[in-house]
Formats: sequence, structure tokens, C-alpha cells
Amino acid sequence: MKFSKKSEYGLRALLELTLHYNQRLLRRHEIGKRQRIPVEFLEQILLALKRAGLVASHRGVRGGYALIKPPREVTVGNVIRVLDGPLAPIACVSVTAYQKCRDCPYATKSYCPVQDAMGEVRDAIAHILDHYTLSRLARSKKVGGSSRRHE
Amino acid sequence: MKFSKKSEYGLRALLELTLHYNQRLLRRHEIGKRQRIPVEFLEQILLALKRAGLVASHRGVRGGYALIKPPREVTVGNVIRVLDGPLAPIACVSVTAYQKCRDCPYATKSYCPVQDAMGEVRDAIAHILDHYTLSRLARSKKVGGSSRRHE
DNA sequence: CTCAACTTGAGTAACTCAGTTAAGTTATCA
DNA sequence: TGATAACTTAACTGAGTTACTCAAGTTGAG
Repeated sequence: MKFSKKSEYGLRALLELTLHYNQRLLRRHEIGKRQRIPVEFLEQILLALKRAGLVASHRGVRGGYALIKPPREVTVGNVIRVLDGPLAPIACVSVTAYQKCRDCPYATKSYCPVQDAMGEVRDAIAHILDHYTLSRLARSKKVGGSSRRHE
Repeated sequence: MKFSKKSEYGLRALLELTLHYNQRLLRRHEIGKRQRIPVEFLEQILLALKRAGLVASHRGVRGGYALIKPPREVTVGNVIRVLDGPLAPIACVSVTAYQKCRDCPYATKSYCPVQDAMGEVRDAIAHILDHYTLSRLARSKKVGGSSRRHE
């Protein structure tokens, strides 16, 4: 039950692009240095985000990357689905990538206990991440309350 | 962002044991057949659950496995943490296995945007799974509402 | 004292993750 | 127009994980 580095780097890269939204292009090297992401790996990530229509790139000496959708309209859920695949913890409760379980004794029945529990989890994750926008991410400052939980 | 087969099988095995709680021992072969779990793999899972104090086993001809904690006191969260490790989607928001991010530019600061979002997710997952008990799992019948979502 | 069960550890094929390498293509500016 | 600094694309790799399988035990009821 983990998100990949790809998603984490992707979010941090988009955060950087959000901070310069409508201002200027950022070179991958610049993003990589500021967010401490290996540049060649970052490349792959930006490419995927480009194919998904979230960022655009310009080549040449004054080239670079820019966010092309308003930060308010891009959610963390969008980003993670592009880079990590569906949010659902098991395929049989996925909304975007449903797959029937093979070899599950409940697959042919009208209910499944595990599906029941996992469905709730999926809904909760999706509800949070599909409402968490890049602009909110960019606004986050000192945390108070439940984060920084150290233990 | 996936739970492993191990967790899924583990839950289904415990479900089977829940149905015979305080009644009789179940042989691994019996559990494996009814829940369609490869017996040798199931073995490993039951062993882990035994070490975690959830089940007990008897050897010999009339041996088998039994749940030793009341189904009402065992949660899906417990089980998944035993079989899959911490629930948190990234280590820096884990309550049970916190680890500082290496090489994150925010690691030394007093806030982190990604941590913020992921912390919410962790709390939501934990809240659901730490309240979902085996007895509830065993009671689940025909689903109505948000499950069986097919798409 | 045997046989059916559990116990333990080691092994493995397939896959995924987190990058790296290399060989391009484009666009700007001198 | 040509050097150069950027992006583009695909192939490759080493380490680790997943989902098992195999083999050689140990235990205890009958």
C-alpha cells in the first residue's frame, strides 16, 4: 500500500510549475535541482504528464516546461492516476479500471466481504485526492494538527 | 497503490476461521479449498498471523487452525499491517513506521505539501480499516449502494 | 509407531521500481 | 548556418518485491 516515487516526484515537479504558472518556462534541470529529483527520471515523468495533457514543453535554447491547466483544476488524484494507475487498493473495486477477480470464491456471487471493505477505502481515498488541487498544494504552509506525526 | 494478495488471502482465511470461531479447528487444506488459496502460500500467511497472536494451531492428525481473538476485536487494519506493513501511502506520514524522507527539499522545513495531502489519506484509510472488524466482514451480505461498482 | 497434520527455511520465476544510457530532434542566437 | 542548449524516445539495468513452490523436518492422536 504505497504510492511510488514517480507520483511523489511528479507532484513536487507540478508544484514547482504551479509556482510559475503563467509566468515562465522551467527547464527540467531547474526543476530537478530545486526539488532534488534525478533529471533523467524527471524527464520520464514530465513526458507522461505531457501525454496526459497537464504540461506543455518547448524545445530549444529557451525551452522548458509549463503547466497548461489552471492549478485549481488539476487534482492530486489526476496526477497519481496518470503516474501510478488507479487509486483502488484492489482491482475489483476500481471505478476507473475495474477487473473481475479470477479465482475468488465470491466472484460469482452477488456480494464479497473483502470488496465491501476495500470499496469504502477506495471511496475515501478518491474523495480526498480528487478534491485536493495543485493550488491548494502550493498554498500549504506550516502544518498544524494531524500531520508531521512522527512516531 | 495496491494491497497484496497476501492481505487479501489473509482476510479471506480469517473470514473462514471467523465462521467457525469457538466451534472447531480448520485444516489449512480446508481453508485453502474453500477460499481458493494455494495451500503452501496460505501456510506462510497463517504462520505470520500466528506470530502476530491472531490465530493458534494444533499439530497432529486432528490438528488445524483457529482464531483466538474474538472476531469483534480484530480489525482489517490489524490484519493488513501484519501482512502488508504500514497503511500509510508514504513513509513520512506513517504513524506506525515513520521515516524521514531523504533528499526531499522539505524534509528540513517545518512543512511539506505532499505530506499534507498524504497525511489526510493515511488518516482516512486508518479510520476505516481500524474500525472494520472481522465480525462485520463476516456479516456482510448482498451489497447495496457504493460497492459492486463495475466500470 | 505411523500417518496426517503443522513448521521452517530456502528457492525461484516473473514483475516492478527507480533510475541510467544513448542516440536522437528542435529551436534559438551569434 | 552552425553550434549549442534544450527537449524526445526507447532501450537497458540492478535491486528489490510478489506470489508462489519445494523439501526436509517436527508433533501428536490413535
